[in-house]
Amino acid sequence: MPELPEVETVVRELNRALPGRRIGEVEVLRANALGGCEAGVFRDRLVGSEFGRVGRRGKFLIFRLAPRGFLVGHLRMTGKFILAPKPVARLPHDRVRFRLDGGATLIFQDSRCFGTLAVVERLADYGPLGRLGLDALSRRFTADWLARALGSSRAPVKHWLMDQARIAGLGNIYVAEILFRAGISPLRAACDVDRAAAARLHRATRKVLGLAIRKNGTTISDFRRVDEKTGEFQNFLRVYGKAGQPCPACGTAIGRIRQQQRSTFFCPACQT
DNA sequence: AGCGGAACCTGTCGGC
DNA sequence: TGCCGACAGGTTCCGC
Repeated sequence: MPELPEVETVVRELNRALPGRRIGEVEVLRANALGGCEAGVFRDRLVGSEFGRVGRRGKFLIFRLAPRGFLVGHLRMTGKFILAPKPVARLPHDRVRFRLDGGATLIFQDSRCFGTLAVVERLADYGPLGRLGLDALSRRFTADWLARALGSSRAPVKHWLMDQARIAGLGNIYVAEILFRAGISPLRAACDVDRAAAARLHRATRKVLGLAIRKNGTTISDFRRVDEKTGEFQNFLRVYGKAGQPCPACGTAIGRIRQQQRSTFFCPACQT
């Protein structure tokens, strides 16, 4: 489910209420989210710690802990962090629940059980973060950087943009929207995106992500904010999920193909 | 380097 | 109504 805008939405909302809260109890209801860490060990590392600021790298959430360490989370397809101001009854998809001082509860819910949580001493210790490329909101992500980086690969540009080791944060929905706005076919080889097209791609990336964050992310079915409200960017999608509907720019029917075992939506006339 | 396929696990939806 | 397959916003691993 969540790509950069959804994770960013959750991070911003958590930062309004989480920093300064002490963890009183940790309930692990399903341990496979912990990546092999034993539930008791996970609990012991967290109980008594205090949450600091929450950050993000790509699609990972990073919770700073005091006096030390970090909780690193990934929502994968259906993960959610719900922050309930008062104690609430357990729900079927609750995986880990953190009871906080003051009575609030932070709940990690995940119907598909793909999401992950890990406690680390130093972020450098956590391999998955080290594999990430440039964050799509990083200041170093520029049109020049993009034009140069694209040139080294013959992979289809859609695949290239979704590779977290190159740019971190983009997924299937936003890549479709970005390529549409840039007028670039998802099938085009990355190295065939010239300087002018790379500039359009860069601009579209910043524009789509910025707008999606302002709209609190996209809810197709699962994504929820920390108060369980939906996002609103689904109302602004131009091609994702719109196979057969007229292209908003030219009226041609939006196409749907498969690339890397994922659905790709695009306008076969506008995107070349 | 890069692709296809499978795996991780569950829920939902459409067709018959 | 019920069963079955396809599909879902992500990542990783394996073989070619």
